[in-house]
Amino acid sequence: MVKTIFIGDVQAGKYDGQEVELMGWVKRSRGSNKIRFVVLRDSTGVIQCVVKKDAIGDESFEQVKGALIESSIKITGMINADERADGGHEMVATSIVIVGSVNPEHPFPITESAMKAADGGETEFLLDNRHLYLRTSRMTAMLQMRSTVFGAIHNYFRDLDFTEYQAPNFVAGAVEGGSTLFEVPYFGKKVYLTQSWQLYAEAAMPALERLYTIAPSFRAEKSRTRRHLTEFWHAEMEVAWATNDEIMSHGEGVVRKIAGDLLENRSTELESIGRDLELVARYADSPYPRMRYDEAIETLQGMGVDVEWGQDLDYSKEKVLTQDFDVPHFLTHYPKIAKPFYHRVDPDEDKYVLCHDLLAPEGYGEIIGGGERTWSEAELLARLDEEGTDKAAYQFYIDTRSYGGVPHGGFGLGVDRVCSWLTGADHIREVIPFPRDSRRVSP
RNA sequence: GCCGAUUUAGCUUAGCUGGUGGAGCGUGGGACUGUUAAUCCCAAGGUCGAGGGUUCGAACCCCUCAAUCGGCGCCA
Repeated sequence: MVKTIFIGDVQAGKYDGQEVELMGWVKRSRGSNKIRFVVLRDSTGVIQCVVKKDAIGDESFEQVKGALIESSIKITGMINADERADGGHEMVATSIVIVGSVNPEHPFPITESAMKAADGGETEFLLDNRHLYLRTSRMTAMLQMRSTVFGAIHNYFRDLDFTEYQAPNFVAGAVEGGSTLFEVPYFGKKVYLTQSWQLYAEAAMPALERLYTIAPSFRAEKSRTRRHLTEFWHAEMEVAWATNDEIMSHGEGVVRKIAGDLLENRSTELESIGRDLELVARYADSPYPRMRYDEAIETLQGMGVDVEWGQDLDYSKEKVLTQDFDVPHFLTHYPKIAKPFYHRVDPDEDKYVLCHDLLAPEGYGEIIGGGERTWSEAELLARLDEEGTDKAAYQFYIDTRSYGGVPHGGFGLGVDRVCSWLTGADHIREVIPFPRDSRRVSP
């Protein structure tokens, strides 16, 4: 039972005048006791199938009447262009087989009212029924666009001869300074779920020179915002011999490629969820300006925001700063005191580090964080001491500097955040099939 | 960790100053040969989140708890 005919191709006119068999799910069914209109959906679209009692017989007609929403069926018939049908084509059925029926005592729970209430967002009910919500047109479009985003990232790096490289998800220590690690029992010991691929990537940097990954990262932050997940997909890269500017160019390059690929391959899906294509086109075509931290602070102070030099910029300040941006902006050269030890101190002015954040417009916040790494052994040891960090936990990391350290750097990109921003989603949960946050781990 | 809000049928909701809970969708039955979220008629479906209190009487007022949602901090 290999399916070869898809509704999208039927609606494109590839099968006009031919008798074909379609396989799919009932999206809606209406009609009288002599004629029924079954709207069939598959992964590529929907088509109206006209089922006449005269043509298929009493028994089959009764079966069709009983095929509730989301019943799976195989339906055979003639394909015609017809103005009366949504999409411009319809099937006039000659036979129908119910493959998987739906029990009327437990009808498909995702109703029009449930969708309408969510209004593109999500309700508790839809989150509880996520496994069924996935098959709605909105979630289908989101998942298809998500796939395009992942593909764009792979293609960007592979086209530049980066090597895809995997790090362990069980780790012994933290990457970030914070205490946002998930603890996992491990044969009588405690280990943690990784927050980042970075430290292990730096270990492989002298071997591979240009490397990247797309992998889940885990953060035990009790954040309740539309930008946070506890399990998120992290696209990270590391490059030997690279400067902060070069790394930023890759960040800009990959994000613009993602926007471009979405525009090229998923414009139908973007429009179906109400996204303005001109915005996405601007993100694909425009250069992303670079602004130093000091300039951002001055700008904010000029706007009357209460902020002092040396503070990291939290979301409330990012939001004020980015509200007038029409494309993503890089923020560079943060104060050393605001960033962890692995950021390289600016040799020209040692109160800064050579790092960058990429801030998305429209209130979506930080989508990339990266920069040059502290690469000389002496500097790394000094920075760890300054922070009072226990060096024992980072011995393998220090070792990578002890044998031919070189300047290098990289960044981490929040893939779900990028999906959320580029699709214009109301919440990051909308772009991942089974979102995990501090309150929800099921379904 | 902090702040705010919500909880009534499978779903979405109305419910006034406390006086025996209404509707739409969905489901079941009926009518209808071109419907577009089809339409029309009928029916079933509710210990009003849980527990306690006030009261002659509580979905409504008070207390405790729970679940969920939104926001902040932190970050991608």
